[in-house]
Amino acid sequence: MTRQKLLLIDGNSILNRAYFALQRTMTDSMGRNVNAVYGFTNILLKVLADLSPDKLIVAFDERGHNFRKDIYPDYKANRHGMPDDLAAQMPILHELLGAMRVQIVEAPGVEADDIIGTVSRAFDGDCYIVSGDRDMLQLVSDKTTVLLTIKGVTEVEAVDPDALKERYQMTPAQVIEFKALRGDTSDNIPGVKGVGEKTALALLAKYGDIDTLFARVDEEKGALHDKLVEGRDMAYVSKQLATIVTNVDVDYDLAAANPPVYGAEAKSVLEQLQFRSVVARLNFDDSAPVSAVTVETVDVKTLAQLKEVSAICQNAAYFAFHFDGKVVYLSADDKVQYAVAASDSFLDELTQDVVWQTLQPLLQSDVAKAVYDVKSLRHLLAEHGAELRSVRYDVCLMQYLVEYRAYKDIASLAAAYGYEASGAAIFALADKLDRQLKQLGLEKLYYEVELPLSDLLYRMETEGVKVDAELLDKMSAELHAQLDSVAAEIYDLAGETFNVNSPMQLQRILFDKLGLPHGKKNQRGYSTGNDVLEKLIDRHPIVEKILSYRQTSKLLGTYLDGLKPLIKHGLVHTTFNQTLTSTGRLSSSDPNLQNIPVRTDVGKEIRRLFVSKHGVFVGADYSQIELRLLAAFSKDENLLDCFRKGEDIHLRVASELLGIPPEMVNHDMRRMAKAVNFGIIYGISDFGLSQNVHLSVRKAHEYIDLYFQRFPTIKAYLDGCVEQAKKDGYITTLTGRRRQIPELKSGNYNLRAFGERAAMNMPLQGSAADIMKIAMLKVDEAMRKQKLKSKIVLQIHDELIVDCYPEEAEAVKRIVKEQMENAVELACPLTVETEEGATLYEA
DNA sequence: ACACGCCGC
DNA sequence: ACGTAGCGGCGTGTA
Repeated sequence: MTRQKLLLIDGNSILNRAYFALQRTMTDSMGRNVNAVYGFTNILLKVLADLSPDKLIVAFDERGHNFRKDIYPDYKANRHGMPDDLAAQMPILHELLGAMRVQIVEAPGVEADDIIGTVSRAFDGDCYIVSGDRDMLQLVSDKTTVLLTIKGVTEVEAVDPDALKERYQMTPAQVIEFKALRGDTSDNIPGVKGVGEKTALALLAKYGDIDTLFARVDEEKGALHDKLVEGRDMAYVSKQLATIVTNVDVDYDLAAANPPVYGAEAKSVLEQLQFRSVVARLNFDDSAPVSAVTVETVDVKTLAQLKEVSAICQNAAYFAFHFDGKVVYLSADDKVQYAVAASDSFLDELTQDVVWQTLQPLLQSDVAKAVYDVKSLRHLLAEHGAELRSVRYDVCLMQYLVEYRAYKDIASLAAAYGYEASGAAIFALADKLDRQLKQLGLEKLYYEVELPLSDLLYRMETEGVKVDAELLDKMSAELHAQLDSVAAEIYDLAGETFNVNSPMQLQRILFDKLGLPHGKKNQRGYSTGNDVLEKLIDRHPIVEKILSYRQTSKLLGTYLDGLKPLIKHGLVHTTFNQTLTSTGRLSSSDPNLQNIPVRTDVGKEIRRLFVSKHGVFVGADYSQIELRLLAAFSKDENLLDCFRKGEDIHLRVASELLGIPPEMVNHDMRRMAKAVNFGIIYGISDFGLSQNVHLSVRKAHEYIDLYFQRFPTIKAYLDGCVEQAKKDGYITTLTGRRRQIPELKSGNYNLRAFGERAAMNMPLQGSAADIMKIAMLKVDEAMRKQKLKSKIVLQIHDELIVDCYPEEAEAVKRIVKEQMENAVELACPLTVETEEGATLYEA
């Protein structure tokens, strides 16, 4: 039988080497620096490929009572500790190794050297030790080779007894003797004062070891003799410090210490770390065990069991709760999940009623709960007459703040962290994500904004918005008739019938059959978009009809017939997605109540469908919030002055750009300035501006140059955003909310340019979203404190809609204005305008 | 599943 | 030289 090969990695040493070797920041999908983990991974893979070991163990130092400190209190006293940036990568490396099922060995107060010494001596076979620490050379033997890292990250030098003799003129035992004499500045091992490398080697060559040396110390003369006599005690202390202990008491399981498993979880973590080259060169086996933690699922079948489980949860610091509509999962640790399947049959002991009645006290208790997507869960529970209180960890919300990555459900999120069982996964994730929130400084945002907001959004969704179904039917009938007649006219003008809704067919009619000049191309031919058609309006009467058809068809399809199936008991209950956008905004769906038409007169009529439940809507919107944030962040005195005086910002910018007094600015000039202002918010480009205001790219470019010339502080601010994002890999908002912008590192010009625009836009759009969220909570709190029965029902990014009892309308207006305007402390004042009316049309 | 077109901020 | 304004949802056609 061939001898087994064991690979031992000095974890701290290699991570440390990797950190200093790769002095560039590498950010993962969460914005964490992972350069050292990357370097470590590369060394590990290289050595694994070279050696194909049968066994693998990674050893780490762990803080705790350390015997070397007892012998010599100054041991390692000169170490400044790891840079924070490196220390933060330690848990990340642990996570990765865990995902690869690599055995990690560590014990309090024990250094990695001693673990490696112990394991290597106990192992019956060939041992390979990877370290950057030359102390390790004392472990070299005919069965143990030390692989020392040299300069690069993936280069190692194999040292066996022959190499040691040849290159260092030492036996393994003499490595310790050498240190006893020479000391080691990095570990603060003193050695003999005044004896350096040369002298130490010469003495060892002559005497072999320090016992012999000191026995015959009188053979040395002069200063060296005195130094040796003087330093004798220190030499023995140093020897003890430098000696790797080969019999420490640590737990390890050689049988389970196998080479990495490249399964789904390893892949997921490597992807999360954005180690693309590593992912590319490994062959992942998706059938490899998915679960890092063996989770036992215990089926709860009797009432007595259910009560027992309930008691366990009741007495836990927190517990995880999950319900998929059929089965309830409870976990009070990450090893066991209890599954309660309520039966529909009254013959069974655990019927729906019994389960929910038994669980209700637990769910409503003060015990902290961990769940996935609390808002959806509460809607689902409401269907079963159950309520949930004291949710502390919503791992869906937490993950949204921590990581720039979307998991569509709990199963994929759990799998990414190595769990198959949802209940136990939620339990474990709560703890992991809580620590990550702390690390990233996002605790306040989670506990004070997002978590309480999820409760408010739940109530808004439940409250719903009333729809005038009768009016809806009437408008639908009218528009259907109108659509039919426009269609008839279009067919007449085209000389044939076709599907006007099909851009492909429309293309054929307009550009082939009627020979109209085509504009820009898209992937399927020539665009038939609004901007193209508008330019053709005078060329053929069909164009106007098509625009009219499109408008009617849109209103009909999306806002009338599309809305109808979503009406329940005269109400529509939108869903606010709190974990979707890259900037921190909410989104609304089923139906989307954040894009009800308002810009055209015809479209605006749709707003008459949405009527107040309680009597009157109060609408409140921030005026120019993003431009005000731009003023506040850039500290541009010109903009700040304008907003402080309550003047028209577009007029001011127009006057400034053109160098004329405000009263000379005409409508077109103001419109131009307004477009430039918007462009600034979006991360301006000359092309974008030119498209928007129908100017040449050259002219647009001139305007942008002029703007930055007149507002140099804004230019400096925007450049600063991009620079920061390039440096850190992410950019933040007022509350510290992060957005990763990996595109900034792309070699592709377009992607990079996109990243730059995103870096400029995020602080403005994202901070506006933050402020609105804070304001919503304050408005809600104030209304509840005053015992008002009016309810916030909609948020449309910079606007709030409250469904009011008429007698409360004035109080509500005061509250929304006050709370929205003072939601945060800012260098620039925020102003809010309010409106009211019985339907969304007026409000 | 994707592209297009279009509604909102 | 390149393709280009930020963030969404939804209906439709097409593959």
